[in-house]
Parts: sequence; structure tokens; C-alpha cells
Amino acid sequence: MKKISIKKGTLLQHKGDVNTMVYEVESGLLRSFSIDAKGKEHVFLFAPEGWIVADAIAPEEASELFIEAIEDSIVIVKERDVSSVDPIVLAKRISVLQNRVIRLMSASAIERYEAFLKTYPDIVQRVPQKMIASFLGITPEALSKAKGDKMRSSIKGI
Amino acid sequence: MKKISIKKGTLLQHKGDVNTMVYEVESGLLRSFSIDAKGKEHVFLFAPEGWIVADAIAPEEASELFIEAIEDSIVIVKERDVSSVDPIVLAKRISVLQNRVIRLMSASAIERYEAFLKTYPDIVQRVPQKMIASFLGITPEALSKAKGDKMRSSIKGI
DNA sequence: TTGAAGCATTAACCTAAATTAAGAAGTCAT
DNA sequence: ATGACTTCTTAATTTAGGTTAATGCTTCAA
Repeated sequence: MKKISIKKGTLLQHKGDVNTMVYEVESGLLRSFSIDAKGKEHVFLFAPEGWIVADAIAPEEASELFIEAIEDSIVIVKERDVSSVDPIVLAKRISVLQNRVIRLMSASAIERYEAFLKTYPDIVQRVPQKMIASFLGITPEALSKAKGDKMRSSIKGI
Repeated sequence: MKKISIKKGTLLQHKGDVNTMVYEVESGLLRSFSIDAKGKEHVFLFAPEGWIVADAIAPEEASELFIEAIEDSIVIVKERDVSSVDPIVLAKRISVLQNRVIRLMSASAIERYEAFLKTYPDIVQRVPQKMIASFLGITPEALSKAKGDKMRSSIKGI
């Protein structure tokens, strides 16, 4: 367990790494993301101050995710020891993921964007639009259009 | 903790229920699903023999999910006590959900269907197509078409 | 300071999947 | 057995979002 200071753009973890760590964000902002078979990035999680990022894989498996600093950050690095983690913390993450799966299946891009704004109002200003789009599962162009449409319709009072 | 026998079609849990239980399937098949704001069902999980179904919510919260028997089933019903659950079991579920989120964002309907066939080959024959479609996040019509296209292209050897 | 690269926006066009509708086949309760 | 449901399939049409491309802004390294 140690504390490290990392520059914006640094990759803390690559897909395929084994014996990965647990990263607790003291200051700054991290993201985890995957790269699919077509070479496209998909943001899985944003982790601001106080959040914990780690791959959910078994101890010896290769990681699925990349972890990157979006801002200069100070991060506490710990050994992974799943069996000692509070089950309640894990259950909460399951609940979050359950809701994300349901929302991906049932809500439109705009609806998911509005839900994101409500749930993570503090993160919106700190990350590029294209990463928010990626988190929502849409293209930056589609997000840009959705925001434009939303603005226009609210001006007209529709 | 008790063992119950339930008929196909029985609802074990409704959205909004509090003090929900943990259901361990001894025989038969359960599913959990949500109903969204537009009244549409979304299958969240299929649970055949040996699987456990439970809402991931905090003890006092209202449940998000319905749980229903797809076949006549025998189910062991236990009190929910998240803090006593093996963290490794929870971590595995997180891993499954992580992959599901990533696949929902990156794979097409047909790709998700093929992944489903590989991952749950035993379940495919036991549940109606429309529930598989619902699990994949597409309409029954789209799944039917995808299967037809797949068959046709494999005949032609494409 | 300036040029190159990355980012956001807009628009034209294209495609995957939703919607709607209709018909065939299976299941169920009476 | 018969009629009422439900499921599956197919097809026509529509729509949300993807792709491609052009334009103006930043940012940042040389």
C-alpha cells in the first residue's frame, strides 16, 4: 500500500495485466474503459475523489479494463484481496450495475444523458463530451445533437 | 429458511416489495425482470438449477425487480443478509455485470445473441424467444429476423 | 507564435432495429 | 373439440443513432 502522484493521461492499468491493484482516488479523476474488437473505447466508470477503481476479475485472471488518469491525481494503491472487502460495498456496486444494465436496455440516449446529469452533476464539467458519450454508449455526434435538440426544445417551451 | 414448490407463472417477488428474500433454485427455472416507465418488460436474469436470485438493494429499500417461475420449480427461500455473503461470490457477479454492460455498449443484437447461445446453451431451449430477446435488449421481431438472416447466410456459406 | 492535433458542432446520408400489422401454429380452459 | 390466447415469423414503414465529412475552437509543443 502506497500513495502515488500521477499526471493526466497516465495509464495505471492496461487490458491483459495480471495481479492488478485497487486504486483509491484521493484527489483528481480516473476513468476505467475497455477497447472492443472493433477498436472502440467504452468508458465503464468515472472515479472522482473518494472512489475506488478495480477490476472485478478473479485474482489470477487478466484484466479486461484500462485505467487512466483524466486529471492530475493522487491515488492510493492497494493489493487486491477480494475476500476481505466489505460485502455491503460490493452489493452496492452490483445495485449500480443492475440499474445501468436496465437503463441501457430501456432508455433512449437522451434519457440516459439526463439520468447521467442528475447522478453525476459534478463530473460533467470535468470530462470531455466524447467520454460522456462513450459512457452512455453513443457517439459524440449523437450526444452533441441530443444536447442541441434539448436546448432548442426548451427554448420553444416544448 | 424453507423449501417451497411453485407452479410455472408464479410471481415470487413484485417490484416495490420490501424485506425481500434470497431464492436458491433447486429445480426448475426462474427469471427476474423489470418493467420500465413505458410498461415494457426487461429480463435481467435467468436462474436455472443451482442459481441464486436476489435483489441487490439495501435491506430496507423497495425492490426494483419482479421474480417469476418460468417452469414449475422447487426453491429454497432464505433471509437476506448481505453482510454474511462470500465477497468472492459478489465479485463474480460484478464481473458478469461488467461484461454485460460492455457488451450492451459494443456489440450488435446478433453478436449479443451469439454470445448468449455460447454462454447459456442449456437455457435457450427452455425459455420463449421473446424472453431471450428481452434479455438481449431487443424486440422479439428483431431476434426472429436475426435468426432467419443467420440461417440463410450459413446456407449460402457466407 | 505558429502550426499540428484534438475536440465540439452541424449536416447529409446510411443502417440497425423499433413499430406496426398480419397470418400461421401452438397451448390452454372450458 | 372449440374458441380464445399467446407465440413466432415475415414484411412494410419509420426512427434513433451511426458514419462520414466539413468547419471553427482550443490546447500545446516546437
